[in-house]
Amino acid sequence: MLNEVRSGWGILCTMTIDPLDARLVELLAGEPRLGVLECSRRLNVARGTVQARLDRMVARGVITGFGPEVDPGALGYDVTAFVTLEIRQVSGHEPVADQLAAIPEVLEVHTITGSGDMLARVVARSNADLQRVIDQIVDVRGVVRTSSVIALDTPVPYRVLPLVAEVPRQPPH
Amino acid sequence: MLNEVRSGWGILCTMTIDPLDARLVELLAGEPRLGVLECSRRLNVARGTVQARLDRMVARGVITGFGPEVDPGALGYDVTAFVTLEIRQVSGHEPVADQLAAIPEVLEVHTITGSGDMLARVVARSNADLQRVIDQIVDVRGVVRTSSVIALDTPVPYRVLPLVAEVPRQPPH
DNA sequence: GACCTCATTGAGCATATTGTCCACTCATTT
DNA sequence: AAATGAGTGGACAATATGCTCAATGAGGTC
Repeated sequence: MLNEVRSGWGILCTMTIDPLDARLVELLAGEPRLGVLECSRRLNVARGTVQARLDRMVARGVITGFGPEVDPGALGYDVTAFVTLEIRQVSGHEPVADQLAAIPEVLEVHTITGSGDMLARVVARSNADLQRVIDQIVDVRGVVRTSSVIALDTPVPYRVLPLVAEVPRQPPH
Repeated sequence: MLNEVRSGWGILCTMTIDPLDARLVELLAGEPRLGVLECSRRLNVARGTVQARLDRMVARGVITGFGPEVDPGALGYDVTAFVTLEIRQVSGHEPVADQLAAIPEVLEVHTITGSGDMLARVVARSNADLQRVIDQIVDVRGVVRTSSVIALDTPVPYRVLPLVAEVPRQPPH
């Protein structure tokens, strides 16, 4: 139905987003609880177009959700740390990841290049509380050693908008 | 107006969220474009209550937004890397952070414990493209050296829900 | 006990939005 | 020339929203 797209860049290829998509995402990022109708007015397009673009981006996985973004800091979790895990090679990543996923304070886990390592982003209520969380991580079967760095400040909070603004200017290569 | 709250845990303190707030966040996380009225039906509370809870959480900064979550991967940025920056002590963090913020592929920057270091999360279209991004980072004035690890897989994608579910069970200490 | 504050409820009302049709245009593809 | 798909503009009923109001109940204070 909407697997491949020809409008826009001419060449038939796996399209990402076009300038209108980008404007729509930017608009919604700025005032997220805008309705479809209001968006169409701001962008000077028909309501159905906005509807279609949104549906398409969701279907394609460009937009993964509209969920409420919760700030762990406001919940009392003021400490953020990045924990590098050295794991036992034999056991594989999955069982370790599964156990890490069971710890609420573990917000994110990546497997990374290097000697069987993983990188986890964790939060805690305080530095003392961080020790508790790290202890839980060390207790995970398969974890050999951990080393953590604490995030003191976050001069650039997570964002995707600059990327969204950039993409439509760089037609798929 | 709603600076301090006494309902719930009895003790007067900086409250975070209560079980109803948590249920509301979970509900919206699951089906984000639900309306207020629909939420009130699902949670068996009055519409005004949902309205009030949402407003309160937004006002308190617990909910920082409802923006569309964009997947860099779907935009063609399949490579994620964590870059540790060693920066020149003299210049300070801010000018470096400002320049990093100007690079769209830099999604996030933290200052971390250690010898004047920063940690940046970057994405790129390919490993070759990552080189281009890292070159841009190295070119930033004040950056002495970088070392990067590539995220091969993400067994636990970023999430906050487990935390949200946990908080109301653990009254502020 | 009397009083007060505040979250919550349930109701009502005018307005705005949604979901879903339709016919039409336009550019591109075949 | 015909077909395709995106976009438009309009219409419709059904629904949701913002807003107000009075009443209730729980928790505090005096």
